[in-house]
Amino acid sequence: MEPSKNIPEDFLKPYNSLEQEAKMLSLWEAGGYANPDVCVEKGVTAADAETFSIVLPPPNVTGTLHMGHAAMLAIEDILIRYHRMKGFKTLWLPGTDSAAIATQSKVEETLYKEEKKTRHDIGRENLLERIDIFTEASKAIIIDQLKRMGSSLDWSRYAYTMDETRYKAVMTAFVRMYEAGLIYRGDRIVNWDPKLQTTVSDEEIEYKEQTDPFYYLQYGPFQIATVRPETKFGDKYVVMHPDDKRYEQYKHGEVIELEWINGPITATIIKDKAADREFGSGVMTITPAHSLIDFEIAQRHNLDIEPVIDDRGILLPIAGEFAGQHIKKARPMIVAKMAEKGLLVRTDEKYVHNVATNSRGGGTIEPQIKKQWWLGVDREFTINHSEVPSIPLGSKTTLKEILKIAVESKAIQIMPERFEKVYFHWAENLRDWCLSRQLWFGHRIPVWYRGKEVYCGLEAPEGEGWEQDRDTLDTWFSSGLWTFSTLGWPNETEDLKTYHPTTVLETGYDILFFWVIRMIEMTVFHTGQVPFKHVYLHGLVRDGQGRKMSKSLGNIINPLDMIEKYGADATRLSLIIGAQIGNDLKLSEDRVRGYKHFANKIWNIARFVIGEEPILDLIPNELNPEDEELLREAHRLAAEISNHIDTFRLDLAADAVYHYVWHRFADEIIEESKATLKSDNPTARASKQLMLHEILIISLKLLHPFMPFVTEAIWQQLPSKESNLLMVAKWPHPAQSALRGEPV
RNA sequence: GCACGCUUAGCUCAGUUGGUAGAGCAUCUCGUUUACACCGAGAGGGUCGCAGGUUCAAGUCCUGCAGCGUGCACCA
Repeated sequence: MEPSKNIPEDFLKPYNSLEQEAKMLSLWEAGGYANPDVCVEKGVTAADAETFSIVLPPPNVTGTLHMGHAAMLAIEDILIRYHRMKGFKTLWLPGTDSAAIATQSKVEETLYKEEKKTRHDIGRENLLERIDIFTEASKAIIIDQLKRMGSSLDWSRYAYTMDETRYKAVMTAFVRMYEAGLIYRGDRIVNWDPKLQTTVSDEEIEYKEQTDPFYYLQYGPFQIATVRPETKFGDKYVVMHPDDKRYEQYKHGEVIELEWINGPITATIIKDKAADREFGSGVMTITPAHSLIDFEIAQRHNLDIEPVIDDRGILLPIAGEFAGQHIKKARPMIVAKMAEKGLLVRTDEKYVHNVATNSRGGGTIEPQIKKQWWLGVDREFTINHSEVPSIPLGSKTTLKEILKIAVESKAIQIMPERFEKVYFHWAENLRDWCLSRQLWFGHRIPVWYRGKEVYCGLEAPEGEGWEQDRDTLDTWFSSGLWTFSTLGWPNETEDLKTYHPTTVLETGYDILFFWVIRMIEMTVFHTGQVPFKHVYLHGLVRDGQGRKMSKSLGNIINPLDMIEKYGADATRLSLIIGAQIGNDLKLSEDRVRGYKHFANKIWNIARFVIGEEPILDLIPNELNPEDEELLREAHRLAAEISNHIDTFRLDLAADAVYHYVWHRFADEIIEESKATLKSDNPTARASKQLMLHEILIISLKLLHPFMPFVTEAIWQQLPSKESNLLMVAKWPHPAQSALRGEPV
């Protein structure tokens, strides 16, 4: 094969992504342009340029990169690179999350496996030390993986949820919300995980279908049903709907005597609308200490609330002869005794119902009454700073109201729009948030006790005998502060003034409730600003058949494998094209392979264009009308791409460049110019050369946000270029090309 | 149960105010010419889930239904 005249030696074929990507990464790192300060310093960005900022949703320190991360990184990096090239002062701030529950249970698991010890055997200090070692080691892995996707993150601003600045932010936030009366301590029913021995927030609960026997029991004159006979010892209230005709003769507050598990008891009739007339006999007994609904009924009627089961699932003395036993073991024995006493009417062996479990790898939730710290979402406070429309400074408001107004007023736009409905529904039904966790790893609650005294502050109070609360904060509390804690809050830093509110929050729709809502309420309270102007919710990455990727199905596609085999550019594109905002994406290896071919195609287009022997002295100032029209077409495409990105339709933008570069530029424009290039008309040849060169430049720029590696690698081969790195070249604009003064 | 989403070529999906159905992959045929076989030229393939309605005109708007998916709520 005859080599083309002008092709640089290392412009090898085919395109070797592995080799080039490593080179480009070090080139970018040396350039330092991911840091907006460097861009301003080196004159790439105007000092007073408009800002564009994104804070990376921090991956779990102990995790490894999965396709969901890869999609997130691709989307955010496209937005970032595009705006940087457009001249915005652009910041993409990286970070990692300590993920308290997940991390602590992982370390505890290892501890038990390797040394047969529990955290109580080694103590708090010791466990935290081990967690530290563990997180430090795995932090490096995840950071390296983030980089390999081509993410142009500003590592000089890296934040970790447990580092000093963030710790201070969390403490300050807690104290301020406590002082405003929003954070309070109270005995309420919580979701208790007996396995991990901690409370769990409502959002972290996952309902799982389970089949259990369903027991119909004779409770005096009534028939009641239950899957959990072991909770029934304390049941001394019998509830029915006030309008239920069948039970008209029973009056609210009436007392009846009946024989129960451990002997005769006195039961009180309660009429409450919570009883469903359609279900079973329409009558139920309640266990207020171990059921949210029962607890609410008890509160409405001011009833006694007696615990039956302890933290570990052991029956309390109220269970009589069964006290001290674990509920699982006691259940069949209790049923047997009831049957013996004639209290068991019948059993439905295969009753399907939903059981609450801790989605963070914990056990089955047992509701318990506990003294915990809470964030009150309906508590009124006076807002001290506000830039949010419809929330005037100094007005009285609540966190719930803030959530509503922030989105209603369009200060925050949620995309896709349909999630706004979900958001409002959720925000309206929000309950107080249980903040305290009985974990050791996390931000410790800044409250100290001495006898009946309670002190909340940043530092331990003066004097002897104070003891700090032993609990830590729910990990989402610190996450809620993320857009501003990462910028240095509570200090009034330059970064905070420049980059907050952030422009876009990009994350999976599955954590809308966990995270997005908390960020909004906490950010408006603390800074008076919304945390972000746009919420971009991406879908789940599924396998080729639309199934969730999971270990048990063995259908996980590992992004790092894809990078090794097909390159990061191909991996990125496969996650963008066809992925409309908010919709799940079906990803197969074939897709990724297809885009690898595209990377190679771009490489070859460049070889062809650059390989042309330039007739330098003959390059005209003006192109042939025909070539000029082709250039104008490219600029129309640039405008179209910009428009798609500005409206967050990255899928359409990517598809449009892909189609143009391959099927218009390569298949038609280049093919049709071959004849002219071979001819001996120097003016026509020069015009073609210039046109091809210009279109190549435009194509590289348009492709760069989507496929940063190949495009940068080609840019490095250009004989002359406007900037050393394509990463900071100017986004196509007609005035900057050979096309001057002509309307596009 | 309530809410939301999806249903368009074999597969994955576009189709922005209604105006003659589109792309990529896959399939088949042909082809080595200034880059690229990780390529090029061409072809076949769709009653746009079903049933109504509005309209001169519906993949697009309205109503109902079905299948699939997701979220929320749940029954003691």
